[in-house]
Amino acid sequence: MKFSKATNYALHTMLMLFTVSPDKPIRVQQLAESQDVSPTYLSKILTKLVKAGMIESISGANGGYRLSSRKDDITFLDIIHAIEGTASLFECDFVHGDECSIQAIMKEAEEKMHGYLKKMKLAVLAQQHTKV
Amino acid sequence: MKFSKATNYALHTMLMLFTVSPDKPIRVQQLAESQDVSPTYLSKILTKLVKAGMIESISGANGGYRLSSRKDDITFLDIIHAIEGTASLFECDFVHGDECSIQAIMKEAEEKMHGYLKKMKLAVLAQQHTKV
DNA sequence: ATATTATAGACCCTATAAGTCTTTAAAGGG
DNA sequence: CCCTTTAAAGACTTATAGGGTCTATAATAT
Repeated sequence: MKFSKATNYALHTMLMLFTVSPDKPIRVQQLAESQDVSPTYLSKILTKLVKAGMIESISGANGGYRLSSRKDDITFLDIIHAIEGTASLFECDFVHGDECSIQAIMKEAEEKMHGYLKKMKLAVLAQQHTKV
Repeated sequence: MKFSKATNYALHTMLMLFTVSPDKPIRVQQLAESQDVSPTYLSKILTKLVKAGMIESISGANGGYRLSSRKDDITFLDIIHAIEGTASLFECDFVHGDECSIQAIMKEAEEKMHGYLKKMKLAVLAQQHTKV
């Protein structure tokens, strides 16, 4: 199992929006070029972030994508969930009597990861980036 | 991204070996039946656990699989790594100047999960099972 | 010797990731 | 009002990995 490439594109794009220009919209063309990915494919990914309310899109000339007003709250987990979905990483389909104790442990393990990713805000990372 | 079904089979099989019979070998046939999976497929999975030194296999009549001598040390992470491999869940292929800060965070997140899975021993879970 | 067990490896099928292409909708500037 | 520029939507294709079968081989007990 692996995080998808789409998640990597999404994270990098978000960081780019923060560092390059938090307010003025940036065209997908430009965002795509710096990651060496096709604009149409990246736009598909970014549409998910729009639907999740993390960025806004502006059509037409001088349009593009820009961070939404709640930008400072956006966490790594938010982005990952927007792209990968929110289903558990581990699902036991077997029919045991009670809840599967293995699944309980796996769920808890996933929670440890989530707990960390929930604390990691893009805004903070972006700040460290521009500072250096 | 998801943990594979194979990982679920592996974890359940290990737990079964602990609870049913830690010493006497059990045929893959029996292990497979209780999980409703084909014996040939399960054997492929179990061979990975053999190679990882977690269980032993005995060919021939009255053969099967049984726990290895280091059984009490086996953790969830050991089993997961044996089945899924040990590659990172997140790999950033881009060529930034220095190490990718996004990847650094993702790696750390994975570490949180690993840290927990490393503490979880099958033997302990099995004990709780038989106790109840 | 024979029956019983695991191992190996070739093979297949399916679902999902990854990506392309084309059309449509929205917005701005003249 | 027209034209250009931008994103959105959706159909489609391709690549990869998961999940699984099948058959032949090796090991072992009786």
